Amino acid sequence: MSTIREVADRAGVSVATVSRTLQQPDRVSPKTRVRVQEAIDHLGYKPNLMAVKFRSGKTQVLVALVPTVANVFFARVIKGMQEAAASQGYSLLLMNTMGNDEIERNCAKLVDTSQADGVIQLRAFNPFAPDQFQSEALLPMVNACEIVDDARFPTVTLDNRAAAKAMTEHLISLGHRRIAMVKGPQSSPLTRDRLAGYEDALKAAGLSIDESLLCAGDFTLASGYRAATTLLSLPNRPTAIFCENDEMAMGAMRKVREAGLSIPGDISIAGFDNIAFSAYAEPPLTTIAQPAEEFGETAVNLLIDVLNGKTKRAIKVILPFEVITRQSTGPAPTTANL
Amino acid sequence: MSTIREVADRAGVSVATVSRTLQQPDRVSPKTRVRVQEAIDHLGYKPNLMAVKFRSGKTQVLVALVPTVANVFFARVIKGMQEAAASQGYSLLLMNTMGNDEIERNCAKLVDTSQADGVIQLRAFNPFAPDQFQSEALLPMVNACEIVDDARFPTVTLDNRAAAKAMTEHLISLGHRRIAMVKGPQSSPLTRDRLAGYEDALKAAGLSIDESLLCAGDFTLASGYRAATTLLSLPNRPTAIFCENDEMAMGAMRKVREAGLSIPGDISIAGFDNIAFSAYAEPPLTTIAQPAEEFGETAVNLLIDVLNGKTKRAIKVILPFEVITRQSTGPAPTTANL
DNA sequence: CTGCAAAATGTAACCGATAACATCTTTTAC
DNA sequence: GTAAAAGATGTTATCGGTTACATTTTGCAG
Repeated sequence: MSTIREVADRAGVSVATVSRTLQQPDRVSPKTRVRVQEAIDHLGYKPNLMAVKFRSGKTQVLVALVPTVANVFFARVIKGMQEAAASQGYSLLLMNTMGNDEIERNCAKLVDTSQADGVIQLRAFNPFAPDQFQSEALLPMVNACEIVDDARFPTVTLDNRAAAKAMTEHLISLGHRRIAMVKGPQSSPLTRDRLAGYEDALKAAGLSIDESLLCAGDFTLASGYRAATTLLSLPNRPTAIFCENDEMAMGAMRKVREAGLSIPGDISIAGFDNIAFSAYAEPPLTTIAQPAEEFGETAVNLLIDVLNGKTKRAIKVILPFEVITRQSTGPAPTTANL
Repeated sequence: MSTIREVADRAGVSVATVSRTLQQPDRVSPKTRVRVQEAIDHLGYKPNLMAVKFRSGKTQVLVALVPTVANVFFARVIKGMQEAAASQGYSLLLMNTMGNDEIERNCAKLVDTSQADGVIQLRAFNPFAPDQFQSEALLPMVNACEIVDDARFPTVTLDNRAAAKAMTEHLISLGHRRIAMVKGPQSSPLTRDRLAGYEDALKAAGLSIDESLLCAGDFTLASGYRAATTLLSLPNRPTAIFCENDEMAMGAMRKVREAGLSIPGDISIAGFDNIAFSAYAEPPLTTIAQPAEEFGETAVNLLIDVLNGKTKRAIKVILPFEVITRQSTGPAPTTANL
C-alpha cells in the first residue's frame, strides 16, 4: 500500500501539495494537480483513513447496542440506523449484546478508547462507567425504543403506555372483559409501560385487574406459546390475549389453534410491533404499528447532533403509533363460554 | 482524554515504561508498576486504540456486506458473525447493501483505505475493483451463503442443489406430480442451484418440467403471496408449491388459505431456511434447515485465517442441510381434482 | 524593470501509541 | 571487590496523514 510520501516523490512535490490536491484542489495549480493525480493513479494510492481518523480524533463510527440482532423488529431499526449513518458518512458498528450489562459496558469502552464517536442504545441500560456519571455533559449516547430515565440522553421512543391503552380499549370495545396480557421480561421498562397502559384502559372501563391473566414472556415465539398454554388451562379462561409483541402473539395463536379454538371466534389475539409476518398470520394479526426504521434513523441523527454539539439539552422524541386492526380480534364470545 | 505522556509525567517515568506496564508488566519493577497504575487510575487514562490500530496497521474490524439486514435468515447469520468476531477480538461493521453493486464496491474500499481488515460477502458479487483481480493472492474476503465462483475466495455454502432435490423428492414421494416452484430473483445463484435441484428430482422421477409452474419471487412474503395467486389461477393448478425460502412459503400459504383451500389437503407447501416462524405457521411449514449462525461463524473464522495467512489456498466449506417435515406437506389429493 | 501582493509550494510539528536501541542500575559469581 | 550478566528505565524514530507557518514563485501595476 503506497503512502502519500511515495506519491509526493513520484510527482516531484511535497506531501503537503499532495494532501492539498486531495482536500482543496483549488489551492493547487492545475499543472501540479494533474501531475499529482497521475502519480496517485499510477501508484494506486489510497489514503490511509485510519491515519486521518487518528489525527482528527474523529472515528466516524457509531456503535449500536442491540439486544438481539436476530429479531424482526430490531432488524428494521438496524436498517434505519444503518441507512441514516451511511448517508451522513458514518459507519455502524453493530453489537449483539444479548442484553448483557457487562458486554454493553465493554462496548461503551469503544468510545472511551477512541474507537467510536458515540453509542446508540436500544435497551434501558446506561453502559457508561459510573464515574462518567458525575459530569453534567451529554454523554455521546442516544437511547431508542426501550428508554432509560436519564436526563443526559436524548431519547427516541413511542408512547407505549398510550399504545397499550389504545389496544386494550379496542378489545374492550369488542365486548371483552377477561383480557389477558402476555408481558415481556420483568426487567424491561417497555413491559412496565405497556402493562400500565393495559391497566389504564381496564380501570377506565371499570374492569378489575386479574393477576392470573398476566403472564410473563420474553418476546420469543416460544414464550408466547407457553403463555397461551397457561392461559388456556385456566378454569375461567380469557376471551382475549394481548401480547406485548407480535412474536409472542404468533406463538400464542399457534397454541390456540392447536387447542381447537377459533381466532377470533373463541379468543381474540393482539400483538405489538406490526412485523411483516403479522399480516400473513392465520388469521392476520391485529397489532400496533411502530415506525421501526424511523426509530433507528432518528436515533442516529440525534446522536450526530450531539457529537456536533448541535444539541445542548437532551431531547425526547416521541414517534407515533397506530392500531392496526386485522382479523385476529373480534367480538367477545357470548357468555355461554364464560 | 489523557494521554500516555500525561500518565508518564504524573508517575515520573517515561512513556515507554507506561506502555510496558500495560503490555508486559513483568518487564517493569513492582514499585514502578504500582506508581504507574496509580497515575493511570487517577487520570482515568484509557489508551487511544485508534493510535494503536493506526500504528499496527491492523484495524481488527471486519465488514459484513448484507443484502438486507431486515431478513430473518440473514439476522441469524449476522448473529453468528458477530459472536465469532467478538470472541476473536474483532468488531463487525455491518453494511446493509440492498444488493447494490455500487454500495458494495464502496464498502470494499474500507479495506483499501485501511479502515477494515477484511470483508464477508453474503451475496454473489465481488466488490473489489477489477485491477485488484490481477493478483493471484487471496483477497481479504470470504463469501458465504450465496457464493460467487471465484477461486480466490474461501466460501461457506450449502449444497443448495442437493437440498432442493431432497425437498422435491419428498414431495414426489407423497404422490405429487404437479409441483410448482417459487423462485428467488433471477440474478441469484441460489435460485439457479435450487431450481437445478428441483429439476434433478423431477427428471429422476421421470416427470417433465412445466414452465408454467415456475414463478419468480424476490424472497419476500408479498412475492410469495403473488406467486401463489398466479399459480392458483392456472387451469391445471399444482398440488404442491415449493418456495425457495420460508417467507415466500408463508406468503403463499396465506393466499392458499384465503382461497379456501386446505394445506396440505389440497395443496402442499414447502419452504427453505427453517426460520423461527415456520414452526408456528398454519400449518407448521415443511422446510430445509440451514445452520445460519454457523454460516456466519465459519465465514468469520475463515476470514481471520486468511488475514493471519493461515489459509494459503481458498477453501470451500459445505455445511449440512436437513429436511424438516412438518404439516404443510402431505399426500397429493386424489386425481378427482386434477 | 522593479516591487509587492497573491498564489503556489515546501518544511516540519503533530496526533498517541509502540519498540528498537541506548543507558543506567542491580544482581550474581568468582 | 569487581566484572559480567540481567534487569529496569529512558530516548527517540516511527506509523501516514494534516496543517500552521515559512518560503518561493507568479502576476500585475506602476
